[in-house]
Amino acid sequence: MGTYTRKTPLKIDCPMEKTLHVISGKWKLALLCELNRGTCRLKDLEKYNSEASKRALTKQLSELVEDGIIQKKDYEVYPKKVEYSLTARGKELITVLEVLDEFGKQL
Amino acid sequence: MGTYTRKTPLKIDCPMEKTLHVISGKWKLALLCELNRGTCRLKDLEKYNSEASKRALTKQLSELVEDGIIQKKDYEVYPKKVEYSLTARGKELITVLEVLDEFGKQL
DNA sequence: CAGGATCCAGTGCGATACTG
DNA sequence: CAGTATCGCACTGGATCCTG
Repeated sequence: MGTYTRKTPLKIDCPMEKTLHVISGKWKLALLCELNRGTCRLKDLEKYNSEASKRALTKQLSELVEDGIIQKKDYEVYPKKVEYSLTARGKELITVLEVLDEFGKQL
Repeated sequence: MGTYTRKTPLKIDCPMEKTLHVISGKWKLALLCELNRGTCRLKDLEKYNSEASKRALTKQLSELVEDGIIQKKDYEVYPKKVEYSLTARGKELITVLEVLDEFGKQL
């Protein structure tokens, strides 16, 4: 982790390792929490995470898209307008994050 | 990241980020699963994770100890004998990992 | 046997500049 | 405005050696 991916995978392809991989990334939790409040454009996410580089945000957003956690809606206009939002699977992931949150409170 | 720690922390000190940090590390999930089956000595954990370096294992074990997830029992004999086992908090963490595991199955 | 010290490689991310 | 390319650093973990 960074998160983080095991180079030599476990013998049993491990589901919890997959989940961990999906949410590992410096800004992913923050991005997911913000998208859980509602659809966002990149510039909004940049504003909320003013310390993050654009490079990191776009990279992590594209990973989340690949993993089916969030989706893009490209309006194909100029200047560009693209909106990000949680998928159904992404909303399920939020409930998982709430479990992490509960546990984290006692740490 | 790898897991992994955010250098510039979130404004709100985020519990789920803490939990994620505690379980982020190349061998931590595997270690926790093995310790969940029962008390282990370092040499056993090395055997189960034959591809892991001793350095990585001891470092991650010590982090888990620091975070109150596992505990050491040092028999203070020679040659050394030290046993690792889950704490009460560690056992609670296992239930969290089961949630990650469930979610991971649909990925 | 437990585990620390040193050196090295891979990589995630920040800063910045650029394009359509 | 969204997204990419380049450069450079810092951090994690691997390999190896050494100690009590």
